[in-house]
Amino acid sequence: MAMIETLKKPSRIQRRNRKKILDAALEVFSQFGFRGATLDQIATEAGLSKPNILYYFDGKEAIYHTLLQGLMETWLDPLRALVHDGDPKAELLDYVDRKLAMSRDFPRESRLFANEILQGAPLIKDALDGELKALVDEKAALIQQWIKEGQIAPIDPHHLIFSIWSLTQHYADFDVQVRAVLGAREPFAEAGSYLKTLFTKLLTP
Amino acid sequence: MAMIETLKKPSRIQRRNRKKILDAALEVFSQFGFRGATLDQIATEAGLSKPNILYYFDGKEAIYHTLLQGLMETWLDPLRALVHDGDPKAELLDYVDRKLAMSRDFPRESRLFANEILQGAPLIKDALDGELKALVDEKAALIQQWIKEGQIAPIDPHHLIFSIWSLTQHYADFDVQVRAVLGAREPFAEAGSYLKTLFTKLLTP
DNA sequence: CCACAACCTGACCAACCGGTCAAGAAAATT
DNA sequence: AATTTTCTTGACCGGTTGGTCAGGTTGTGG
Repeated sequence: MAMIETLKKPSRIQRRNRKKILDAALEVFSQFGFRGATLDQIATEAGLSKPNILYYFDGKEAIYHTLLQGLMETWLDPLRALVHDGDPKAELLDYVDRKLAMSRDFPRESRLFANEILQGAPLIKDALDGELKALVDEKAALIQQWIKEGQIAPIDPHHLIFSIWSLTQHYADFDVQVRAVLGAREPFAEAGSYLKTLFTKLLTP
Repeated sequence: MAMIETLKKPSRIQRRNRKKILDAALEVFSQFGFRGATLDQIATEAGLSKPNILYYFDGKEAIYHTLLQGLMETWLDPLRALVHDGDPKAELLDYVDRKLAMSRDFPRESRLFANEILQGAPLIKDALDGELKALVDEKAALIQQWIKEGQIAPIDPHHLIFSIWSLTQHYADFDVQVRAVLGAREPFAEAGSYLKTLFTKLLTP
């Protein structure tokens, strides 16, 4: 039996090696994109042989697919956590903080996502049109309500969300450029206070 | 003689075919990155045979290098145009406009650049550390002066520049995602007025 | 400690990769 | 028109790619 039945409970070895493979694949895919990455690279990075990797996954695309699918969930969690639960402005600033923290702590995930979108999102186009759009529309409606209530300044909710994504992920995706320009300065600490200022000014009515 | 002497003036055919190749390469490299792109793809896109492409360029890397070198110049032009020449706030808003227009009119160039940075900028690291940093530092000093004169609000100049890059290029690099979320709405027109609002609020003391 | 399943790998394969080359076709020069 | 230069390509090459497979090794439950 060449392939693992996902129905059965995975063994200890399976869990360990699948994790090793996915971690190695994240490293390689996030740097070179799907087409630029090779199984040999992933195998070396994972410390396993190439055939052994194909014992755990159906192929290169299956690894990439698994990685991206798992990523989509955790990537949208911060936005899901945006609810009507106190001060709207503080709520949105918290969302910015959470997203910036993700850029700082999971830059590879951010870059993998960026790579996929850059290439036209061949694998997650459906998720963008469906799941993502639905979630964003829902949160945009919430923001629109806050605006109507006069709790934050009147701005386009969709573009507000875009700007939060853009500004926070920039520090992960363009890390090399940011550090080249800043020299020895620490990007993320500065970005935190800068973005707080920016969004406070933007959201204050 | 296999290679073209750049010292001699290029013939009509040379100009036409080199342009065809660079245009095709821009299309392919911007979508798949350096490693993910193939010469066959570029050849097909250009409507030329693979050996013919290698008649005009020294190899895959030479095409990529030529493309990136030419891009760096035009990509920084809008920032170079940022000078002390009237109202600082209007000056900066104009810069935002110019950058957004570039994202709208040259999305492939933006994505090529993004791809290179994502992969750690292996080819233009030197340019980032040198030319780019110098230019940004110069303009940051200019912005700092405006702040000191009280003409714009006190914010970190470097991160201000980052946020302009980030917010404008996002609409080119993440075009698929933006359009998926917005549905039938036209991104760039909306982005124009949104960003004008954002930066006006940010820069007003 | 045995038997069976799970795990691992060296050797191999067809397809594709970037790049070469000799020789022909088209332009330009005379 | 002749000739030289520029341009173009089919056939080919060594290396790499994703993937297979038979058979060996390791772990595990009885």
